[in-house]
Amino acid sequence: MSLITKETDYAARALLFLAKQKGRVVSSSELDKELGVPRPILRKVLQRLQREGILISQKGNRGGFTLVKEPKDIFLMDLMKIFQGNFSFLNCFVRDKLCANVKTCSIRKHVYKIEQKVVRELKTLTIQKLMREN
Amino acid sequence: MSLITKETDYAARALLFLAKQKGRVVSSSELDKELGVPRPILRKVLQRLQREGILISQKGNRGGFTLVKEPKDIFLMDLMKIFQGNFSFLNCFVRDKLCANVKTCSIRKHVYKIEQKVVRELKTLTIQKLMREN
DNA sequence: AATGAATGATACTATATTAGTATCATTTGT
DNA sequence: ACAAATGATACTAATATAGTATCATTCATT
Ligand code: FES
Ligand code: FES
Repeated sequence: MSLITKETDYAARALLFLAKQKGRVVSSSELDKELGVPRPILRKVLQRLQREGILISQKGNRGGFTLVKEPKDIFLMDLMKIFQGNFSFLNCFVRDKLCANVKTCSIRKHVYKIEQKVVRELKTLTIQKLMREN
Repeated sequence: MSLITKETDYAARALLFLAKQKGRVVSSSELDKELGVPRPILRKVLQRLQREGILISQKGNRGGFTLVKEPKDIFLMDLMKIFQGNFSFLNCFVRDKLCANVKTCSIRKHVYKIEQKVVRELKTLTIQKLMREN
């Protein structure tokens, strides 16, 4: 079980690096060398970040990616949403109707409480924070 | 992404029910009706709980399962270990060597901190607690 | 204008995890 | 003897994650 999947992690790492470059255009091949992430998947991730408006891209020779959103405004939670979708810590009652009474199910209640705490923490984590406390 | 898988959830639900039966022998078919969990998988789960020493079983006609461990001594965390193995919130650096410097990787550090909080919470959750606060 | 280095879009394969099923031997109360 | 139960084990299916491949398009450089 993992909270952060590789794509999210790759994205965070790439953004961290880009944030340090202050607007320089960086190609995926440079990032590849820098991060050691398999190139094709790195490209996939970068393309997605571009579509999401976090990076802007420049096509053609000498092209690449630039960070366009402020590091302080990029939350790890956002990246997780993008690459992992909305998450819920508990699935049991979603697909089926297992909770005899969803409203009173204590497992659900407790796990949900933990989930909320995690979300709260994730919502404080920005790329900027990750940079600072490196 | 889910913190608690179905098997863990089924186990918790089964144990909750058994805890309320105070030592009565309950067959998997009764539990099946009670919980609405697919029978074969419920059996698998119960058998596992038996092997783990949480239940004892009685074979043969009128056989079934009885809770043998105290509800206050059964932690949700234990069930997760049994059915999900040890978990870690972050995989990136495990298989590969992506963290340029594992010791200083801030992503790792932060996620680990969150993970520890979750573990701490899970370690307070017992079947007894789940019963009480239903 | 040609070239090559880059991204965009998309579809595909592989691997791992989770979920669920099936089978048959063994036990035991009636 | 029989039916109702578990033990053990192996199997299939579904889903999620990870990674690859392809081809069209763009554009600085020459
Ligand atoms: S029974 Fe699974 S969450 Fe309520
Ligand atoms: S780079 Fe992924 S955890 Fe350090």
